[in-house]
Amino acid sequence: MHDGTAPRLTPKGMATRRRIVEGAAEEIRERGAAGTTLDDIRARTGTSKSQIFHYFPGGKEELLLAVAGREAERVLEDQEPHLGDLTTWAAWQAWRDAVVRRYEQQGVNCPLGVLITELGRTTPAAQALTGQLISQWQSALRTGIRHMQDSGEVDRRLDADRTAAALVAAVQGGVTILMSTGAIGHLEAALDTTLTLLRTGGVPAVRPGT
Amino acid sequence: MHDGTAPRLTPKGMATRRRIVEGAAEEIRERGAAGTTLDDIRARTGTSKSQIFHYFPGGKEELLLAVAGREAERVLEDQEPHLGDLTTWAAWQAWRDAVVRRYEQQGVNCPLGVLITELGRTTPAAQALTGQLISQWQSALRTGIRHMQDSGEVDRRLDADRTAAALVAAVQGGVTILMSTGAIGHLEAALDTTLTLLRTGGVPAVRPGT
DNA sequence: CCCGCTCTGGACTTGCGGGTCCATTTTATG
DNA sequence: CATAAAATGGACCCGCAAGTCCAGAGCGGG
Repeated sequence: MHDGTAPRLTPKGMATRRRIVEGAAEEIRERGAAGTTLDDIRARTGTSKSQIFHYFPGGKEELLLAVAGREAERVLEDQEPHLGDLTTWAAWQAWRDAVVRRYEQQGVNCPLGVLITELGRTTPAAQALTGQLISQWQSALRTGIRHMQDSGEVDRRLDADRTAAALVAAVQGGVTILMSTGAIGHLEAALDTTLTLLRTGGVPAVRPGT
Repeated sequence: MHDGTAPRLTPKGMATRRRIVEGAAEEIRERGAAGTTLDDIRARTGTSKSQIFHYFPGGKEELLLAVAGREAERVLEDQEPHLGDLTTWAAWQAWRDAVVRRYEQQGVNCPLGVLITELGRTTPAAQALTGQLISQWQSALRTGIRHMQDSGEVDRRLDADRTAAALVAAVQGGVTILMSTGAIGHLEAALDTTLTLLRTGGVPAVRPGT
């Protein structure tokens, strides 16, 4: 999918490459993408400039993209115990708690948020990546909602996809606010509010006009 | 609040200062804060380097802060016809439409979003600023909700503040997603979902545990 | 009309950070 | 063990952009 020019890597090479991506990810989580320099990464990972360019010929941009991809995976992985099995209210609650707890812990350091906001707007490749992540996420939630509808726990008239979209946006918004002000309340409020709608099956999540 | 070292400005000086802030704001909306250089601003506003530092001795950071302040005002101003008078469902709908329309128009270029995400995390001053904006915004919405409760249009048991927080987060999340993927659907879904909750008065917007 | 202020222009300095290069060491393979 | 390819170290280059400086223009009040 992404190369052909790449020299094939030895085990050692793969390890180093991994180290670089991981280290870069940590650095970025702390300092932001813009505030992170190749030299910071080099120092943290105990590598040299040439290694970075050896494994990422495209330079910083390519590296950031790799990091973004890794972080996108993590976002879904971290919720995975729950995300794949949203079939009961308890499961939904557990998922909600997991999300809140996770961001509560890491506070300001939202890995994906950083990439999404600082890098996502600029390059089309990164944009595609975030687009895919959001779509996967939304899809998992939608599946969960449909499940609940099938088992009669959620009103059938509810637009599952749209509600899933609202949930994703709620999390994203809550996290953005958390990142910029440190308040976790908005994330909780947004999540709980949307979940409440799910429970009460507030009639139509359907747009009026447009 | 912000100076004392400042030499008092003549009318001409104030005009120039304004020009710089406006120009910088436009530039940042297009290119992002990180991607905007003082020289870009200088060129666009037809000023010279020394002028920028004359009016903003603190350099780029001080200028960005001024821009952020200006944009924060704009955000509220733009919604003001509606935000101050959320006393009927029609008004809420009008507000919702105004928000969606506005971001639909400007697409990727969310002035405040750019500042919030690129600058808000770094400097404490900017963080305070965004915090204040969010709090004002939330407060206006809360007032609106209380109004609706008083007139019996919204369930009294609803936590007005919490729901207002959810609304702010919904907008923020929708806009963030809009900025990083170009999709407006999430903003609409998040807004409509939360507003639907308001209408149906989905019982308790209250946290279960924690 | 003159003194001092603000205002302006733009050349210059400086540091930082991305990217290049090449010499050297290590690893894979026959 | 020989050789090629990959892995590594680190010095170096270069451009960009923030910030400095000073010389001069314009204006305002006494």
